[in-house]
Amino acid sequence: MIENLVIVESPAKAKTIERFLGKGYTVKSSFGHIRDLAKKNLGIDVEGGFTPKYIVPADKKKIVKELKSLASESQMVWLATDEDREGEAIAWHLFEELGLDEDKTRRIVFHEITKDAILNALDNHRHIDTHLVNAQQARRVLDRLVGFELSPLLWKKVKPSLSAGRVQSVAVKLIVEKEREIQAFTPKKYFRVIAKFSVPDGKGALTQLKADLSKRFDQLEEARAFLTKCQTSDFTIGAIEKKPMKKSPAPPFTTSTLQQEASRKLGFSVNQTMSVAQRLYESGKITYMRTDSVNLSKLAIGTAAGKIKGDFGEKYLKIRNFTTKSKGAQEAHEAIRPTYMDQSSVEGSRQEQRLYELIWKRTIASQMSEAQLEKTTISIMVSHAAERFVATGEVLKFDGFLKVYMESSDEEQEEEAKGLLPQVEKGNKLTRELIEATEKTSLQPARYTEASLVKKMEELGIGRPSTYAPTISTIQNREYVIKEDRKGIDREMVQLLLKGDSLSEQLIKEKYGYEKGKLFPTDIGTIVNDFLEQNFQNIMSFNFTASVEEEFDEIAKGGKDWPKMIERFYTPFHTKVNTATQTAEKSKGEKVLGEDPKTGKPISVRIGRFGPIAQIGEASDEEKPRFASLLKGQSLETITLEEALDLFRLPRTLGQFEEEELIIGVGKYGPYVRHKSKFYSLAKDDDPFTIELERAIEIIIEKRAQEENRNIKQFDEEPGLLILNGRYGPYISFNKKNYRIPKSKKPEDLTLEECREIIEKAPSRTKKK
DNA sequence: CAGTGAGCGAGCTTCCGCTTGACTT
Repeated sequence: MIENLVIVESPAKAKTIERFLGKGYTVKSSFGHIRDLAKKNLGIDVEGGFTPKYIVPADKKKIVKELKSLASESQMVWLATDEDREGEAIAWHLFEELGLDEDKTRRIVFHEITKDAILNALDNHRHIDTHLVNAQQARRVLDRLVGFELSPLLWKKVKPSLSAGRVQSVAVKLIVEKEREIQAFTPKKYFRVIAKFSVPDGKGALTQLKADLSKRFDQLEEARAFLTKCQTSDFTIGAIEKKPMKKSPAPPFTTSTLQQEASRKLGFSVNQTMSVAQRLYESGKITYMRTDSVNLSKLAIGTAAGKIKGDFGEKYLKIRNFTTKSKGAQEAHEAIRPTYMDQSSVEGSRQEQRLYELIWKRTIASQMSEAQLEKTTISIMVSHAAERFVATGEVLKFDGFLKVYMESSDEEQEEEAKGLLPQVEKGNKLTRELIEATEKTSLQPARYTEASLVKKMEELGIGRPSTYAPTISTIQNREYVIKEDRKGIDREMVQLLLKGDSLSEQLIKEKYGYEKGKLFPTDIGTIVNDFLEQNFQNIMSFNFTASVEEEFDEIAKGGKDWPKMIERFYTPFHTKVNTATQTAEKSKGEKVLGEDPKTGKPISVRIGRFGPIAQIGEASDEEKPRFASLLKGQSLETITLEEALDLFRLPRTLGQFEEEELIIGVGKYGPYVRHKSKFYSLAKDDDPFTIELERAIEIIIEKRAQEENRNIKQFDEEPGLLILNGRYGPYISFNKKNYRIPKSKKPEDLTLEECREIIEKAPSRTKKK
């Protein structure tokens, strides 16, 4: 017999709570939801008032069985799932599925895992909130209807196995729209003028004063005219302005902000961040990592305050309470923070340590004083021109929270060495060292990274902390979106330089359009997006989620009947699905680019059976059309006639090498050189259309050298056992299996016995499926 | 490893939000 059975959602949480409650309490976890809609026939009886058909998924059978038997021998069952829509629903599903007795069941909630909070919860038990459960059912049913009616439509009209949904389709839309914004963007040229002056520092030496011209010139001639005026001008200090400024710390981490900062500061993908955080959570080092709350428990603030006072002193302490501002936040948990605020570092993998330290710093900083700065602005007058130069400097008067942490930003800003400015006074004359006017262009809109997409989704109220990372994976797995680096192009910019008496003009090189780890839409992503936009504008609108959330809130308050709400949505939606099924054309992104100058036949692009292709001629022609796949980085939307024609120039013969032809082509795995029926991949920088014979031969020779290096060692007694050099370093190959070599051993010194030992000891990979 | 691009049709794909492992590379 069990006195009290407490059920929570997470096993790590269960362990902690069991420790707090001690004897008389058995704490178990449900591992999240235990029931879901059946997958067959929508899992919803649409005609019968949208009645959901719930089943226990195969992987949840075991846990349900266990909980059921524990519940049956318990005197009291406490449903302690999270206090939000999903948590309430989990409690209800448990109640139903475990066949609990109303008199022997209590619903309790807490927002923080502290002894006080839990004991307090036990004293304040209540019943399951049916209205809140209904709001969850409405959410679940709506998502199922949208997803399971739109996806099959895409299978028919675009391509099998595609998917659409309330969240993922809008995420893709953000990326498609951003790309179009960038395509439509025309950079504006301007000239930025900077000057370097020298000033006596009062000790007989000179220091430098760097200043920006307050005006930017649109034309080269204007900039030249200004510099010419400067040639004969005097430069005098005008106004000097000093302004005190304050900087405040950012709130503690939520899932979204943690993903953003880990991406900016540590270079983690959102998946990486979540799995490292999961390990920290499971080992008890941080609080729960899927949260939208910025709230800290009193206990945490208390220990943080102690740590700050102890480490930095009283004046660094400032207790703050942050409030959540994100749309649709449900705040079932605390912010993400260290479990023990006095531990500034932990043991574990390098990644765990780095993420932990980030969390610790952010949390501690959130309870620290503002930083105080003094901003100085000096204006410098030019005797023969109306424009002024401005020099700005920032001096830190009190570091405050900056002692431990500074939030990063997504915008790549121009480096501005803002430091102390030299002591000058109004009326001082300055000596001109140099003035330069450099051509710049306005920045195009920034593409999304995984983390900045999460930020945007959170702003729009789309998705939840538990789904940000999976959604980002889904849209990449469906190949709607691809995460890529793009190398920039070098472009030449004009620079005017005034130094001494000479005014010179030169061209300088600048990298433009370099991108790292950015999200690009694929052709399929674009086509699916346009198809959905055309037919289902309401679901694709950015405030669809926000407006249904309002209705869910009303249901939760008891002011609305959920099946009726669903019906009002579903009736017109289903009609649109039917109409599109019958009338919409197949969407292949087809586009005619022009004519082939040789044959006069039309050249078009579209999605083919194996991806985007260019095509000369039509299927109905007597002669079969010619096909060529688009290259990586090209898209149906932006490819030009010339680029499409180029595709048909491959494969091409470059010349002879070792008395055999050398052919350049593009295959499944990218551009290659073919020689003596062997293939050699081109490097990233090589262009298959322009590559020359010499370079192609170089590639072949390089590859041969690499292959020669492959064999490190082999043994006459055991010819099947090889020590090889691979992509990930040296390894042992034996019987078609590969074995890792311990770092302590030098591969070239290994004996046959040692190799056999390594093979023996290797963990056997007996897999069963 | 380095092509392909037709059509038929059976049987499958798919959503969002809660949770962790058990897998392979």
